[in-house]
Amino acid sequence: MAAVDLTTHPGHLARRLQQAHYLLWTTMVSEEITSPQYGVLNALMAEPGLDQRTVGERVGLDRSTVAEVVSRLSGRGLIEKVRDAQDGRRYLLRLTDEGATVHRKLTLRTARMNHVFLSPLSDAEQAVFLDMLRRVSDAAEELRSPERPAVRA
Amino acid sequence: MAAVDLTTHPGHLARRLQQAHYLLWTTMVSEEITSPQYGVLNALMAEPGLDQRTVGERVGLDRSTVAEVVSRLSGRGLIEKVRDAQDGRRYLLRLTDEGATVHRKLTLRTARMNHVFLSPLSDAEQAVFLDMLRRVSDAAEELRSPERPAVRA
DNA sequence: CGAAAACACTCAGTGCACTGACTAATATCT
DNA sequence: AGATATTAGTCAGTGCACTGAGTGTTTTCG
Repeated sequence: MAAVDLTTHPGHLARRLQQAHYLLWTTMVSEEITSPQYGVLNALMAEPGLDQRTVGERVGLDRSTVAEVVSRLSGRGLIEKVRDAQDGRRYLLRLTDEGATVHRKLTLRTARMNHVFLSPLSDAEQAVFLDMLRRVSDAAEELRSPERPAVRA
Repeated sequence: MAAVDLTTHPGHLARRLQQAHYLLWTTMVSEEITSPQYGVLNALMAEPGLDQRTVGERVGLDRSTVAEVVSRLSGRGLIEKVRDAQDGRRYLLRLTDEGATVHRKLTLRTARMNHVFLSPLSDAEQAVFLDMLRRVSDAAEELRSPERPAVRA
């Protein structure tokens, strides 16, 4: 049995793509705030007062990872975390003023970074690329949670 | 400043793609051997006797990560690690018989998994998708190591 | 109402990934 | 040869990501 060419393996390429993105993020966006952390800030900018579970749903992080990311962000004073008076299981999260400021600044830099990241592709290709990324990820995700028959078609 | 739609951000999609792949890998390929570990086994199947640095180059892992992955694989008896007599800085790595057996078994399962993973795309789209993944990753990688002028064209 | 189920979150354990500092060995350059 | 560079690998520290077990709260149901 011979060895295989990893560059034909989507999983290997997915990992490399993420590493490539990490590299660009740390050089062009921020060394302190990571991309998942920005995702959480962004989710709370869109919908203040979300609980951790829902933030995870929005950003694509599992419960444990959300907890870690949230703890770092609240440790830096970028978000605040209060028990829900209505439902004592939940913590409600929202941005602090500083968190909102950081989000605004990073949003600009992120846009520039995305531009560079995708620059090897033409505009038409970029649209196709993002669409394919979504389709493949969504399909695999549905294997986990067999969502209602996915009537969407 | 409003919030942004993360599904238009390649970095966010890259992370989701990798998570999707991880999910499929653990369910369809192996729970013990991870995808990066398989990458190392595969590199050593192709080129027995590589040192850690070169393995990292082939698989896309930095020196520290290679060290960890190698230590797990040799702990499981799948690879062996000997000091290079010619160059005392290097460790030379090669598969054990069991390592070769595991590689063979996982190669079959990985092929099936890749098929499922890419199934949301048509055959033509799959080729385009892999090509785009390579182009974007390669371009970002070159920002790190400004390789000789990249004469390849 | 009270037991059982569901839910939100935490915690411990494993693994990948990067950086920066360090050790040891080889190569290079007077 | 001897000082200096470079190189291979290690180690400590940080952060994402998943699982499985455990705690406490709310909901559901008999």
